[in-house]
Amino acid sequence: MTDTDAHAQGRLTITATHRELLDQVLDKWSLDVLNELCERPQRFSGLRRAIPTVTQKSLTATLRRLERNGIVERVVLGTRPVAVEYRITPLGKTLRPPVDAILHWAAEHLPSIDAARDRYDEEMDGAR
Amino acid sequence: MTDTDAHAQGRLTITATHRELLDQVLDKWSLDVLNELCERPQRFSGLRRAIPTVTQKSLTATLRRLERNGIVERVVLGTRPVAVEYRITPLGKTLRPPVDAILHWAAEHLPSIDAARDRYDEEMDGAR
DNA sequence: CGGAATCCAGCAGGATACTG
DNA sequence: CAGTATCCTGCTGGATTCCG
Repeated sequence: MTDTDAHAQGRLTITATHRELLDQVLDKWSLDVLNELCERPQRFSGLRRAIPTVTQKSLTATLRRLERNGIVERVVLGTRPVAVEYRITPLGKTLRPPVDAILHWAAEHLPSIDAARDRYDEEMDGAR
Repeated sequence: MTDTDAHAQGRLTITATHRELLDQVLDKWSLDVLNELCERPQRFSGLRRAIPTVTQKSLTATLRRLERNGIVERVVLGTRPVAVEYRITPLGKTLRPPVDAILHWAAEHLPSIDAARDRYDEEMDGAR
């Protein structure tokens, strides 16, 4: 049972490993960080400014996770006034097309989904 | 071709609405449910059997969420021995290609990521 | 500047029991 | 069969404080 067999059947296999990976890469702040670093390397404080709603703790955790997975790279630039730069890695860049596809889907179908939500909420409202 | 094609592609904007939507659609169990229902319509108990690790509560919540977003459809078949069937909607089907892209990415780059993790963990171990 | 450490509230999600 | 209703707990993630 190879991966290609699964594809030939039209069947996706979602292992625990897959899910764990996606959880790490697609979590709340990873997309924003990825988004920023794809544009240009940035420092910690720069990322905080670019993503104002993230806390320092969450940003740190996100960067560590992405670094551990080889998605971003941490580069220490100076030692006196400590400067650290974060960069996207080649592996990180490969993540862009699929993520773009998802974001594009979200943007494209948002109206339909909003409509579906309104329908659903109204139904439930009338039923109660 | 060029290394600055990211700039040429323009900027992704990730709004809170986008994130909320992705959280609802890409959460822990949604992918598995979507996966099952893309193959064939199924009943509640069938889904539980197909996804053994999901609890009844989480499965219910997942189905409700997907139903509210117009991704799946809930069809009551009988009333005596109550039978309910869940089906993927046309809107739900549009979700497949981007999700496939992500899963494909995960499968393809899992080795590189595992290697990156090993490297990272070993570095941190040595630093201690 | 670039974090680490701590405390704490909220809630997602599991286990269990009951129902139409 | 297809859920609802509670109870309970671990983990996430915010706020705050401190450090090289």
